[in-house]
Amino acid sequence: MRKKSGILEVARQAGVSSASVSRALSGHPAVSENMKARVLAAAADLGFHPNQMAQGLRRGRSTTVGLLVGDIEQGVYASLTKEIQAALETLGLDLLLYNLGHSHDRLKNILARSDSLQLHGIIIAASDTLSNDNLAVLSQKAAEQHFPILAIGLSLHGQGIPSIVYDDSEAVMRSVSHLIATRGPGIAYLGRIGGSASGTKRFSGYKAALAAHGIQIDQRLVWDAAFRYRAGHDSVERALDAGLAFRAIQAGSDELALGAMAALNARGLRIPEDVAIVGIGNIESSAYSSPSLTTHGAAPEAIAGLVAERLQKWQSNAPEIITLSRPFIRRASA
Amino acid sequence: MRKKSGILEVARQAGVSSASVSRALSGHPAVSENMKARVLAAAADLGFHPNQMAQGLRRGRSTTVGLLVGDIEQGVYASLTKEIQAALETLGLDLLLYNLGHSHDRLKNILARSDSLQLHGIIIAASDTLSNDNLAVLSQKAAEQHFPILAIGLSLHGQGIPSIVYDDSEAVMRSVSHLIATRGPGIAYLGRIGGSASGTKRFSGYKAALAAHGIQIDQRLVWDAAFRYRAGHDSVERALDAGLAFRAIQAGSDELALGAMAALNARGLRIPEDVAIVGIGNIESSAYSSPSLTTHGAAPEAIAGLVAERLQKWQSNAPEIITLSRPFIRRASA
DNA sequence: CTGAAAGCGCTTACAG
DNA sequence: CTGAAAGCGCTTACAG
Repeated sequence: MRKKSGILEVARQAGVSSASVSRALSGHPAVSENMKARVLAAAADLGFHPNQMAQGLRRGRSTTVGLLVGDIEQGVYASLTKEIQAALETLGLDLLLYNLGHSHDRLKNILARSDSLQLHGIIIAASDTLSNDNLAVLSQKAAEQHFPILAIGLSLHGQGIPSIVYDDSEAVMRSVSHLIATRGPGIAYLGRIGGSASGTKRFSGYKAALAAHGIQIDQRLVWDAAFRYRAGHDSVERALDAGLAFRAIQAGSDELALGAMAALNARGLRIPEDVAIVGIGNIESSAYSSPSLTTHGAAPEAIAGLVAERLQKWQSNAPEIITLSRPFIRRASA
Repeated sequence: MRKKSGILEVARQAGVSSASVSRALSGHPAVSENMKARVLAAAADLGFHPNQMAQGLRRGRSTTVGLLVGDIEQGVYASLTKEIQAALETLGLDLLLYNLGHSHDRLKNILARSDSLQLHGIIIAASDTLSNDNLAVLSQKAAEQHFPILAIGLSLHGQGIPSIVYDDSEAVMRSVSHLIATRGPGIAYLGRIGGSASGTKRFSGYKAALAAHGIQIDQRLVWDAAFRYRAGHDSVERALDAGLAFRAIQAGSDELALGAMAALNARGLRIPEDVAIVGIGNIESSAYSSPSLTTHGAAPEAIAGLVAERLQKWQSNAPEIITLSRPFIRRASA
């Protein structure tokens, strides 16, 4: 039942100086085998864990990485968070989670506090377009090089921040082309367009596919809606109430697609016979809807791996932009 | 373009001592209005934010609260995390997230590190039964009173830890009684039983309902399965393959229920005509399945509020146990 | 009400 | 390879 085993206790027990304890424990090269063994034994014996506040103060850097996610209740962010936490854990880093929830002020506050928290790094995973304010702060922080900043899902390449994004435009272009090929024209787009970085890209894929097939865009079939279930559901109801005809829907997220499916089912429309539907994200439940949802996959584990690498050797981080390809996952809905 | 504005810079700019800056900024009572105004002005001018590492070291306590969740990919944990993060933010606290993922070792490691992190508090939200090892560590830490520990979803009352739980046993008893009343016997139970604190309670509600109606338990209708979609899906497939007859399913989570529904739909069974089904948790998607899922609600926001209160006045925390009642949400599936 | 000074627990030049 | 000493940026008794 020790009380406050600090580095001094370990030093005393091992009969060495606190400097040596520090070096032995932190893997400093110039430490004799004998010294290392004695220190390790003493540390283990006392159940010593270095005080991270003290380490952080001295080193000018904590071991916590701030992860700013757009919306933890969305499946893709939950999966990403899980994988990133696991990856950080293997690096001995802790995850400070902030849910942005589409609030620019929140992001601003967090960025302001990042200095005082002595963050080890910041990962920003969001789909919303950021405000100019925040973009300016981010690019300044990136230039200062105090700690690595990484973007996921949106490109902050213009701010000098390494970014990992999906080929959303190409992915949607592929699936919409598939829909056109199998259903003809009358393909609706459902999803946030303005204000969303990824939304803009996805919608551009839709436009490109229509253009490639010589189809004119019908604005009544473009439903700009937020990312969650209700938005998908309500958009479809509204379209149906308006008497609009459509043979397929490309949704900007699986949640939107699933919400849309609920509305279609409720109106007695058959999927995919009457209306085919494609999502994006491959959230866990998309494989268990009725019918199962055709969608574009994600790669949270791969992203977590890339993040971990860049967190380790960040001094040499080029402001690269890595584009991941989304696998097209064909299931029953389209 | 300041470079390293610390408390000394602020003191210089305000023409006072660093001690006064500290007091003025931390709301110490014995500070003159004049002093406070000058310090605040200087601090704002320099964009000063106190170094949390230094504060933490000096105060012996950080501003980060560790939240240990069972599985962030499950909707109920994602919602809880979101609400708790928001509540902590209003208290000026940050959220350190750890995903337990049903690993006892992980919990053990985190608890071991909690001292070195100088955590402001620990919130453990999980359904798994904890190992004796971990229970012992938890009760020791609770006794030490270095920081508040709170349990959500499982009772650690026996370890002297204030706990917030749902009345799962009563809730399931109510819904299963409803199922028996409307469908007769042949009600299956689907969900983790052994190894899960909440699972055990839920199953006990099932047993109680059957007993109250004089129905003998049919072990073939008790499907012990993990909490996610696949488990629910596969359990139903197995039961159907085995030729088992059942008129309704009480699932231990919405994910299980939704997975089960997928299997029933795939086999052409109608819900609720052939098989009625009830979940637990009221995850967002449960309102958008086809048919929509009857379930038991949760109260993440209320829980976050209770947590925030107890984090603030924890010195007076009695090792209470707060039981929240789950609202029965009737939708189309039962 | 305010300031000088000690100290929280580490790490890291600096000597040796 | 090892140790003595300074110092990271705050807070808090202690005097006044």
